[in-house]
Amino acid sequence: MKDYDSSIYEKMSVAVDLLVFTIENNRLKCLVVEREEEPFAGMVALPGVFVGIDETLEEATIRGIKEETGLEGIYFEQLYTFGAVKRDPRMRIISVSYMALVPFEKLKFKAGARSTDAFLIDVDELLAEDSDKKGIRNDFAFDHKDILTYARQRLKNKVIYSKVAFHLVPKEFTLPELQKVYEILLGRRLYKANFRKKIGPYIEETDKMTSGEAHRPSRLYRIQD
Amino acid sequence: MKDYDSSIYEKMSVAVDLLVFTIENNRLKCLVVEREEEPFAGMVALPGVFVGIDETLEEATIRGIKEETGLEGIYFEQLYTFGAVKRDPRMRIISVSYMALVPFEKLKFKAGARSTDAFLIDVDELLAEDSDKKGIRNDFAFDHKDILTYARQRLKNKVIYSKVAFHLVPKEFTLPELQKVYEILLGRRLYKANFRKKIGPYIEETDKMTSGEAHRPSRLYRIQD
DNA sequence: CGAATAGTGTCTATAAGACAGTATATC
DNA sequence: GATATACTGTCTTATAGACACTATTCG
Repeated sequence: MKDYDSSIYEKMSVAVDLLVFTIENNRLKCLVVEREEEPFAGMVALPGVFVGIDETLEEATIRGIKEETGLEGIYFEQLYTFGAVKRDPRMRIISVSYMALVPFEKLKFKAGARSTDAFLIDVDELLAEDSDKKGIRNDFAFDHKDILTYARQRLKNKVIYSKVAFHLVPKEFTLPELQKVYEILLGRRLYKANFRKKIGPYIEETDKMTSGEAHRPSRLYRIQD
Repeated sequence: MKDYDSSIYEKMSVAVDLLVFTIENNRLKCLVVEREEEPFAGMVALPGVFVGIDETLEEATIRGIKEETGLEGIYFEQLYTFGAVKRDPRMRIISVSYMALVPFEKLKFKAGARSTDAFLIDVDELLAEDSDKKGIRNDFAFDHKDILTYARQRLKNKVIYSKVAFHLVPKEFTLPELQKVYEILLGRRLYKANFRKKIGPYIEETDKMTSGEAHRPSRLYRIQD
């Protein structure tokens, strides 16, 4: 029991693993690193940090995001906690995963601001059934492919009933742009008239318009409140 | 970084805290214990176990449910991981919460099968704004009231789009009985005609009927597959 | 038969889905 | 004017909500 004989229970390391998602080039991308050390040297892994003894899970997440992207104040939420005994062959590590969403403009701006060689992978390409055969890089360290699969599903579910998609778009955005994000996360096309009806109550229009392209300009909107 | 200097990060205890829900007397109840030791001696707490170094989170959960209720094989799912630094004043403990659902008939049957003095509290009564003033027992140890609040909300959300409610009724159940569970979890009345339309595809009828009550008997159903 | 709850038919309101048309920029 | 994309109106279909009616047991 928790109260009486905690002494017989060995303590363990707790880490936060990060899934930093963005949309680049009309594709859902996730930030990963190539491992330099064993185990799984040379393989792809999610960035992660150990949780300090005087640090909350959220503080560790913020620190990890800062280290990895140079960014502060971006949206994140806890995903799931993975606790398989041998998920790290060296020692017992409990991994609390956090998913962060950032518009590509922000991420791009900070590229190179940090030391490690993080890069973006195409999530749906990689999770496709036949990604191995197509030569897509698919060599994940630890259980990180499972974590990515879980996160991808969560994103697909949440986009319908929440406003997560707004975190993948700049503060001011056009509706075709936002619709594209919804379509990418859902994996299917939407009708623009219906999309606008649905999204209408959550946005407010600005007086700005896009320009310079060889077609009708698009109005910029921002999130309501 | 996770890979290079893990040695500077102190390890910590990881516990699983359990929310065993059931419906008794047309009320949502949660299994709790009265703490015998400091800190928070005499206060109400969720049952919990430490996670062993060679034990997964799910194994610890199964063990905890067994210890606390005598039951095996009941439904549970991971809820959320709480990691505030001072949530336990003695030492750093990361708490992974799991929610279990069990029909009251099963729980009742095993009552007394275990050593501790666990009991059921009325969740909605306790979480009501004015529960203090009404003399409802409201003295939770640690952050366990937050965990309960979180679980209650999750249950309310999930009942709409999932089949969690089925885990709170026996294998064979009447539709009025199932509807009552939905109403309790949602906190509002439903129209029976509409409820039956919605639930219809997920159930199959048996040839059994209830009997002995001074009104029309009700057909027993079971979950499809 | 009265009381009590089980179960069904159907109308209405709202939201989702589909499609066709009009609008406005560049070249 | 040709092209390309932005934006709107409206019809259709599905689902949710509301209500009224019928059915069956016990005492």
